[in-house]
Amino acid sequence: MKLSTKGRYGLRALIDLAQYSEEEPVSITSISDRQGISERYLEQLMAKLKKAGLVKSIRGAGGGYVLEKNMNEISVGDVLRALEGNLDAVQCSGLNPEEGCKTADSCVTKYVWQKINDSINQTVDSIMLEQLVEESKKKAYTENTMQNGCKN
Amino acid sequence: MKLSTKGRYGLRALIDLAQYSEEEPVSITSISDRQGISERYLEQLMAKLKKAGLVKSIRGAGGGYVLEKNMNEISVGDVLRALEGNLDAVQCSGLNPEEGCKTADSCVTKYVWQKINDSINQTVDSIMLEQLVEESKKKAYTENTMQNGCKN
DNA sequence: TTTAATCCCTATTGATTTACTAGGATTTCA
DNA sequence: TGAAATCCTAGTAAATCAATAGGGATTAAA
Repeated sequence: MKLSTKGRYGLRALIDLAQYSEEEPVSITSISDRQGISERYLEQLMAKLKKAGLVKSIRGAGGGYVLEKNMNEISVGDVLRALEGNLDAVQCSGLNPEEGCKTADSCVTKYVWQKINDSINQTVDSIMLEQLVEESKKKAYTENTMQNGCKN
Repeated sequence: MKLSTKGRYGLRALIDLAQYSEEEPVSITSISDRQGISERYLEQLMAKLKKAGLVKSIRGAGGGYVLEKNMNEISVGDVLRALEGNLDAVQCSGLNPEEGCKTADSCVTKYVWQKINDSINQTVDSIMLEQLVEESKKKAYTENTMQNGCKN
C-alpha cells in the first residue's frame, strides 16, 4: 500500500523540471544533481513521463526536457499514474464491467475497494502541478532544498 | 500502491466471522471452506486481528473466534491497519514532527503525501463492519458467494 | 568535422516483500 | 485419551523494487 520511488522521485523531478525549464531545456544531469536521484534511474522515469505526453525531449548537446503541457493542465494524478500505473489499491474484475467477475453482484468488499480507489484518484486529480511549483518557488529561499537524500 | 492479500482476505474473513459468530465461535476451517482461503494463511491473519483486539479466540475443540468488539465499533480502517500496518501511501519523516526531517519546512511534495494519506484513512474509517455485514446478509440468497477463488 | 553533451533502449542484479507452506506445541471438550 | 481446535516459529518460491550497466543515436557547439 505504498507509493514506490518511481512516483515519489518522479513527482519531485517533474516539479524541478517545471521550475527550471521556462527558459531552456532541463537535462537529466541537472535534475539529478539538484534532487539527488540517480541519473540512470531518472532516465527511466522521464521515459515514462514522455510516453504519457507530460514532457517532451530535445536530443543532443544543450538538450533536455521541457513540459509538453501547461503546468495547470497536469495533475499529480497524471504524473503518478504515468509512473506507477493505475493507482487503484485493489483491482478486481468486479469493478470493471467488461471483465466479468462471477460473484460481482453478491460481493460486499467490492464497494469498499471502489471507495478507496475513488478517494485516492480524486485526491491526486485535484492537485495541479502549478500549485506545487508556486509553492516551491515561495520556499526556494531556504536553499538547496533536497540535497540530503530525501526519499520522498 | 496495492493492498495485499492480507488486507483483502482478512476483511472478507472478518465479515464472514461476524456473520457466523453470533451463536458460536467460528473456526478457521469453516471460514477457509466458505471463503476459499488457505487455513494456514488465515491463521496468521487471525493472529493479527486478535493482537489488534478485534477478535478473541477460544481454544480447544469446539473453539474458534468471535468478535471482541461490537460490529459498529470496528471500522474497515481498523481491520486493514491491523493486517497491513499503517495505510499511508508515503511515510516521510516530514509528516511526523518527532522524527525531524531537515527539509520538511521547504518540502513541497510533503503536502501531496499528506493529502493522499488523509483521504485513504478517512475513507476506510468511515465504513463500519456492521454496514458490510448487513449488506452481505441481504445478498446471502445468491448462494455460495465466494467459492470461485475471488482474490479480493 | 570532430567532440562532447545529451537522450534512448534493453538487460541484469541484489535486496526485499509477498503469499504461502510446514511442522509441531498447546488447549479443550467429549 | 483422542479429536478438534488455536498457537508459534520457521522456511521458501516467486514476484517486485530500485537501481546499475552498457552501449547506441542524435545534435549543438568548438
